Amino acid sequence: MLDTQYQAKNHESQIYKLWLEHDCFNPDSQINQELRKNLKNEEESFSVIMPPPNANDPLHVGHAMFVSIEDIMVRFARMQGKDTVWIPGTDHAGIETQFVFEKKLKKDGQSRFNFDRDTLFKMIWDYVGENSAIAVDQIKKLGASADWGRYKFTLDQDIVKTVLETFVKMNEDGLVYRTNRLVNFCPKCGTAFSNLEVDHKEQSTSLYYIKYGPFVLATTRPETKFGDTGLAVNPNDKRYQQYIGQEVEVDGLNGKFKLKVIADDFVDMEFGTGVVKITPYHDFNDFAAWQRHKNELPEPIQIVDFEGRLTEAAGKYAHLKVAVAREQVAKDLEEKGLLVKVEKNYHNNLSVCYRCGNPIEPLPLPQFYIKVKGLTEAVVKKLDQGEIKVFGAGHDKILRHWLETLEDWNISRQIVWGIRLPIWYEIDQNQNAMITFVDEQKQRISGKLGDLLKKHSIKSIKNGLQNISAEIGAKYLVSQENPGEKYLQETDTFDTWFSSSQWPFVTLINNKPGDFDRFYPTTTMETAYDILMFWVMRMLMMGIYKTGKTPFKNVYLHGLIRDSKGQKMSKSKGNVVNPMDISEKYGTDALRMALVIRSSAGLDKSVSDGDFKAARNLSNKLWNASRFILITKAEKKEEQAKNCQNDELFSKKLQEIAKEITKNLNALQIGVAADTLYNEFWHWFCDQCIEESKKGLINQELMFNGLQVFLKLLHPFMPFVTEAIWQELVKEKIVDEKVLASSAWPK
RNA sequence: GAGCCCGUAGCUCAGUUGGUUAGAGCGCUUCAUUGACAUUGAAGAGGUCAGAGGUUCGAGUCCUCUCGGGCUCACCA
Repeated sequence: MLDTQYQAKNHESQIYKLWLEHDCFNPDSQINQELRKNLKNEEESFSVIMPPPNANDPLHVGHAMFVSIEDIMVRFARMQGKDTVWIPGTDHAGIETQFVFEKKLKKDGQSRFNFDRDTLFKMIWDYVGENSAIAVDQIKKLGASADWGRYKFTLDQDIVKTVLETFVKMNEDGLVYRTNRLVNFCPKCGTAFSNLEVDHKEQSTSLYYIKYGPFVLATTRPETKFGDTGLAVNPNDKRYQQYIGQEVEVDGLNGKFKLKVIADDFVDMEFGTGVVKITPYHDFNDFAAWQRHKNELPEPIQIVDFEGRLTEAAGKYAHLKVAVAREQVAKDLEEKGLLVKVEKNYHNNLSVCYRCGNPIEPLPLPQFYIKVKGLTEAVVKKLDQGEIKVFGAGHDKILRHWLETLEDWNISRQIVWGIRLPIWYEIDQNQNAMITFVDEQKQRISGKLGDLLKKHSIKSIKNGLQNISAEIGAKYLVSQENPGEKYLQETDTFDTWFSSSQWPFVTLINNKPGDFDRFYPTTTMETAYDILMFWVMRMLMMGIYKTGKTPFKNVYLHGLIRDSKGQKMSKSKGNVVNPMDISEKYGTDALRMALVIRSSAGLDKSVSDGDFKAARNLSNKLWNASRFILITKAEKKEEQAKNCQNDELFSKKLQEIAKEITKNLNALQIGVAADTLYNEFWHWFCDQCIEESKKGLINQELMFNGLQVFLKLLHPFMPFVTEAIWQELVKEKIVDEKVLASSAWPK
C-alpha cells in the first residue's frame, strides 16, 4: 500500500533507472518498437535535438525550462507511438569556457600566454572533462527522456569532421573570404566578436572640443587623433564649403601635419561643430567613410593595439592604455591651448564585451567571413513557403527582420578552445606573417616568420605556436588534411556558433546508421528566445545550405523565467532559483509543472515558492487519489460490474478531456494543457467524481480507468510521480503495460 | 530613432479560427473534516479585461489612436 504522502526523493532516481533498464528513451528498443506496432504509427517520426548546454556549467532554471518543455513534447510523441528520438549533447562553448578557464589560470598565477596552443587546449579539455558530467547528470535528474546512447559533444572527432567539411564546401562555393576590416575586439578577452556579441551600455563621458587648424571639432575619443587621416563635413554645410577638397594644416601634439577635408552625408551638421575627424581604424563610421573616399585619403593608421594600448604611431603616448592616454592627451591639448572646451556628462552608448563587460575596441584585423546573403535569402524563402512555423509572441517577425539585415558573419575567434580553422599558410609565401610562439625555454617570442626562421627551427615554432597573423592579402589554402611540412595552420578558431549552427544535422549524420534519413528534418527546435539570432537563425541558414531542407519544422521559443516580482534573476540580486534545490525540496515533477503551467511561448514567466508548492501539492494529490481508488477497488470487487447513474457522463467528459489535451499538445499549447489538466484532475476528477463515486454514482472500475487516463495524460508533465503510481499498478497486476513512459496515449 | 511584446482579481499570470455567467495559483473571509489527501474539502468576497473610438447580431479576443511598462536593434563623432 502507498504511503500517505508522496515523497519524491524516495522514488525519482529509481524511476529514472527503471526507464533506462527498459531502454524507454531509445527509439530502437523493444518496448518502443512494440508500442509503435500496436498503435500502427511506425512511419511517423518525431525528433528533437537538445540545445547543448555548456559542458562544464551547472544548470540554471532556464535549462530546467527547456528540459521540461522538450520532455513533454517528446514523451507525448513517444506515447502516441511515433518513432521518437531526443538527441542530447553538450557544447564546448568556446569563449565562455576559455574565459572561465583563464580565470582559474589567473588564480594560479598563470596566463594563457605562458602556454603554446596545443598545451592550453589539452588543459582546457581535461578541465571540461572533469566537469562535464555535471550538466549531463542534472539533465537526467530533471527527468529528460533523451536517448543517451546518441549523446554528442561539439568537439567529438566525427562532429568536428563534418563541421569542417561544411566549411570546405562553403569555401568551394565562394562563400568564404578573408579581409581586413574593423572588428569588435575585446582587449581583455583577446578576441574579436560578431556584432551580435556586443552589448551597449549607456555611459556618461566627456565631449572634447579640439582645435583642428581652422576648425574646432567635437570628439569623445581625443586619444585616437594620431590615427586621423582626414576631416569630413556635410556636403551641404554652408560654413565649410570653401574647405572641401582642400588640405588644412593642423597643429597637433606631435607637431604639425596636414589633413584633407572631404564631404560626406554621414556627417550631421547639427552635432558638435559639424566637423568630424576621420579615424578609419578605430571607428566603424570612419572606416566606412574612408572606404567611400579611398582615392582621396591616405592609408589608415592603427594607433590602438590588441591589448588596448596606444601604438608607436602615437609617439610619446605609445604603450599607454586607452583610458590613461585620453586623460593625458586632453591635458596636453589644454596646455597647448588646443582644447576649446569640454562638455562633461555627455551621454552616449559604449560598446562593451557581452562576456566581460569591458569596452570593445573597433580594431582592424584580417578575419575570415562568410557571405550570408544567399544563406539568409534561402531561409526567407522557406519562411514564405510556410515550411517553418515559429511559436513565440512575434519572434517570427524579429527573425525576418534579422534575416533581411544581417551582415557578413565574422567566424574567426582569437582563442584556443574551439575548432581550429582548416586554413594553411605556405611558409615561403608568408615570410611576413607575424608569429608569436613559446620557445623551449618557455620564452614568448614574436616577430616576422622570415626573421624568426633564421634563429629557430620550423619545428620549434610549430610546437610552441600561439598566434599567426598573416598579412592582408596573404595566400592561404583551405584543406581538412594537413597539406604538408611546409605549411602553418591558422591559429584562429571558429566562432562557437559556427559549429552549433550545424548541430541538427551533424548530430544525426554522425549517429546510428540511418538516423539522418530517419529523423531529418527534425520536428521541433525548442530554445529560449534570447538566442534566436545567435543560434536558431544560423541553424536555419546552415541547415538549408548543407542539406537543402530546413533543419526543423517548428521553432518553439520559451520565455525567460523571472522571480515572483517579475524581475530578471541574477546572482547580484540574490533571486536566483536553483532548479536542483527545488527538485530536492519539492520534487522534479513539481519543478517542471510550476515552470510549464500557464506558460506561453515567447513570453517570460514569473515563478515563486508558492508556485512550486502548489505543483508539489498536485503530485501529492495525484498520489492520494490513486491511493484511494486502489483501496476502494480492492474492497468493492463485487460492485465492479454495476452500472451507476453518472457513468455515461463521466466517460464522456473523460474522453473530452483526453481529446482536448491531445489537441493542445499537438498545437504546442503546453501551458494551457498543463492548466487544463491541473483543473480537470483536481477539481473535476478528485473533488467531484471521487465524491460521487463514494455515493455510488460512478462505477469503481470506471474510476480506475479514469485514473489510468489521467496518469497517462499527466505523465509527460510529471513523469516521476505518475510512473511511481503506475509501477504500483504493475505490482498489483492490474495493468498490462509495463512502463508508463512507453505506454499508449489515451484516445 | 526603428522594431517587437505586454497592460485581465490584492500579487503572478492563463484565456489561438470573435460566441453562454471571464479563469488558475498564492493571498483574504466563513465553515467543515476519522472511507485517500491539512501538501484537504465546501461556500464566498474581489474584475467597467489600461483608456478612447471603430468593425460586428455579438469584442478580453479583430482594426485605429492615446497612455503606461518591458525587451531588442541602431546610434551623433
